[in-house]
Amino acid sequence: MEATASKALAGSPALSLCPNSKGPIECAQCRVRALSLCDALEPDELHELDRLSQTLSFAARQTLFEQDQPSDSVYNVTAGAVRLYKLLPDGRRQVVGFALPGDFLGLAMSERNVFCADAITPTTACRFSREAYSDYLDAKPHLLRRLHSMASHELSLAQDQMVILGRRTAEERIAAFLIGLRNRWMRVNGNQVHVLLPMTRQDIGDFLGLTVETVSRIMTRLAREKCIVIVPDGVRLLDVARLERLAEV
Amino acid sequence: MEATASKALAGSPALSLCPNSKGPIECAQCRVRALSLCDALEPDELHELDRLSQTLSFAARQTLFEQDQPSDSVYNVTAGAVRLYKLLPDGRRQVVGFALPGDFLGLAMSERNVFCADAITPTTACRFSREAYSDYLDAKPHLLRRLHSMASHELSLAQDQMVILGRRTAEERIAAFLIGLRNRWMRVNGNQVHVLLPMTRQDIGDFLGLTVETVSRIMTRLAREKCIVIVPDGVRLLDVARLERLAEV
DNA sequence: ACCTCGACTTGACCTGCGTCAATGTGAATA
DNA sequence: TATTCACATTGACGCAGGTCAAGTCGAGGT
Repeated sequence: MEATASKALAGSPALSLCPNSKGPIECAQCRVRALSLCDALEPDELHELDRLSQTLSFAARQTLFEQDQPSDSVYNVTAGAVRLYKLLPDGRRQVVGFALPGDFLGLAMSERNVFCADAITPTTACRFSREAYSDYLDAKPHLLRRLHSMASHELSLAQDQMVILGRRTAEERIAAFLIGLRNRWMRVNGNQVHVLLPMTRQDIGDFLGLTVETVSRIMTRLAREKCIVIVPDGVRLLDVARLERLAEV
Repeated sequence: MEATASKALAGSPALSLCPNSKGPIECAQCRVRALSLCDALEPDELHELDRLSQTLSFAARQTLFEQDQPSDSVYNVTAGAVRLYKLLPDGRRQVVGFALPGDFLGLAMSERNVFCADAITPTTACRFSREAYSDYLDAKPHLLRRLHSMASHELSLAQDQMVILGRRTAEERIAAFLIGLRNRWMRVNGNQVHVLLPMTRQDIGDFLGLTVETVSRIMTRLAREKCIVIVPDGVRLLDVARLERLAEV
């Protein structure tokens, strides 16, 4: 992992503000981060946490961390997209999630990473040393509470994914994926029918327990049926209602 | 939910001791509970937590709680077995886990239950009101930390299950299930090749994303190949090495 | 302009597991 | 002892989605 590292400077704090922000919680990314952890913090606490962090840049396909390696950091993704996956000895891969701007990595606080993480597109992230972060948490019980509620939410999402993988058809999986991704981008960019897909079809397949070919076929079919339009960097949703019916809990 | 309820009495504390125990942490169940939460507690804290709890008994197939209902309790299973599952509108079911003696339910601390829970065999559990439990946690940051680490562990297990559901064959799923269950019973009863299966084949199928028929066929085949022996209440493992190879991470 | 390479699509074929249906089995009840 | 009912097993058959193979397309690189 050879990412560009730069200590965050006062005036461009890693958590409270983003580099192109004109004030507190102004840009889309910060709005998301505010949703996840920062709204549990006072301004001076943000400043303090900030001093623990450094901003890193990763090129596409560059590794943030690998499975089973000792885990010494916590990351907050601020731009780009990251895929999180587990590998079987024979090469089969299961993507367990995608991290988008605002998402945290390493919430588990376990000794070793339980999955690999690498950048899909050029990505920037704030890194905190686990030790400093952990010490800081010890002093702030309300943060720990927030952290726990975030982990619980992740657990709930993982269980939803178990339903998708165990009990849904290929078409339902794709629909659920598109709707879920739309909802996540909405928190970043507001309501929109234009869903960006930074990940490859292979990534989507490995997330949904399908092959590339099946993902491609189903998406082509949905497009043929005027349900979506496939565009270079993603998908435009035409018939959201139909997709939601397919993805129905 | 009409379970037999009885306020826990001093002398038969819900968490630190089990009814048939002759001293602290003596019986198997307590050993497990000690592993999960209680080892983070001082004796007087245990006693205090105890006053917040009541012991409940559930008959087989009785409901502990239902999906989407407001969640007002936390449970600690002390005997029996509980299945946790989500339902799709059309009746398809995904079992997201089984709770055995020592396991906690409701760690998520979310407003509403995200899955259903009902007893497979006659079950006893300690119930804590969420409010009292939550207040108690506020006063004990180290407990919150423990809780968070338990939730993280659950998340990790859920991700392992995602790999099983997304990328493994029926035979590998069954092998992983049997090995996983053996490891859990080992923490209760010590090393053993006799794996109890309190749940039905249907439950196993709904957990592994398979049909009853497939579960039955694969288990019959494993038995024919001298890998396991099917006994009335479970399975005896003959060729653990082979199962572990099949279940390999 | 040409080449390369990785991502994507599409078609033909195959198979693991689901579906449907029949039967066995043991525990509970009368 | 007979009856029932939930659970389990087994066989025959079909299909959703996997596998294999052959393109197409576009972004870099030279």
